[in-house]
Amino acid sequence: MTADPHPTAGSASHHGHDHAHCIADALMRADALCAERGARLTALRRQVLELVWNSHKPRGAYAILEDLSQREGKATAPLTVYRALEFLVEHGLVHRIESLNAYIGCAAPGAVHSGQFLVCETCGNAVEIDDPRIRAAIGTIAAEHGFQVSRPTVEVRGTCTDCQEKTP
Amino acid sequence: MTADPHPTAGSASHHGHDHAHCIADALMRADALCAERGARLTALRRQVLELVWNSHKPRGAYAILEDLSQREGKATAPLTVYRALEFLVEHGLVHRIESLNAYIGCAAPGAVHSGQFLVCETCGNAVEIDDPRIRAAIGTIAAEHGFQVSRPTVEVRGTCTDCQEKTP
DNA sequence: TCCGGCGATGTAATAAGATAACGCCATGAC
DNA sequence: GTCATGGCGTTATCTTATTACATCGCCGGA
Ligand SMILES: [Zn+2]
Ligand SMILES: [Zn+2]
Ligand SMILES: [Zn+2]
Ligand SMILES: [Zn+2]
Repeated sequence: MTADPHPTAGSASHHGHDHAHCIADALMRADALCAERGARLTALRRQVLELVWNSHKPRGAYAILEDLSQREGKATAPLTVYRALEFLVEHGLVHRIESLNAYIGCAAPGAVHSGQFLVCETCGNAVEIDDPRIRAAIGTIAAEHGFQVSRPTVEVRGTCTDCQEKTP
Repeated sequence: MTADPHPTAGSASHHGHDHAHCIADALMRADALCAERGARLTALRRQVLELVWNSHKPRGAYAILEDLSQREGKATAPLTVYRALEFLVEHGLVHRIESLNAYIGCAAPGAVHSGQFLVCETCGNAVEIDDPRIRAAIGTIAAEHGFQVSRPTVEVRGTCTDCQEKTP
């Protein structure tokens, strides 16, 4: 299961896909998931999730904060956003990209996966993948070291197809 | 080549290995490497490298800064440390652990490798590995996506052998 | 030798990211 | 109604990282 919902690998909004659909879909899945788990996807958290999904690029907490403040028409405190993000990450609706200090919507919430990303250094898009080979390799080597894995992080920086074509 | 120089996997200073040797060795290799490349391993940079190697735990830039200030007997600016770290990272003498905002000495400088780590959430030790299967898996999936890799990041959080034994 | 260039370092200020401490209020169980 | 819980607001503070500008020292060319 490669979790990329976009047929054109590495693509994003500039490819003119129906991103409104991406957002609506993400929100719907979140509603369903939280209902199923008895988790409270409050208005605020839902709002933050929607803002995270504003693009397929990882977004910083303070960028989200700005959006939120603007949308609410009043200044919001950083903590508000961080708390919402914490909830969303805990429930697997959002991933944190460690190497960017940024957050991105999960492409396959609910499914068991470990969060692996191809992050383009040029356009900023990040594609979530979930390659069983990588997972397996990490599991194997961890076992060899007697290491008990709790959270694997794979973030591959580089250049996506589109950006390679633009700068050959 | 699993780059762990310590026979007891995941070990560190508390195992009583000769850490002075680790440091001396790291500095020697750094000298050699920089000489070979015509890079200037200045006194300051060498000092910072030594401080990074103070343990096998990743260390924050400001922790290193404190050590440096103390050793120099005068306050040092953050930028001083960040510049030195930038140099060391560029030359592969030090790795940055993204998920910790911290820095750790490279176990195999000079050799081509991608920096993969097993990071214990309990004791803070980080063991550098360089598993060809992980590298290969990342290479394969990147190719499948037409993605050109520049810097793969693999940071596996979890619990090391020692810490598992202590808390069964 | 003197000069100009360049890379390394010093200094100060500030940006960006994240958390701590405290309290109020809505919800729901009893 | 009462109480406990969890979510949210407010304020202050902390950690991490960078920007802007000045200075120093080394080295090659005039
Ligand atoms: Zn989309
Ligand atoms: Zn995901
Ligand atoms: Zn290394
Ligand atoms: Zn440990």
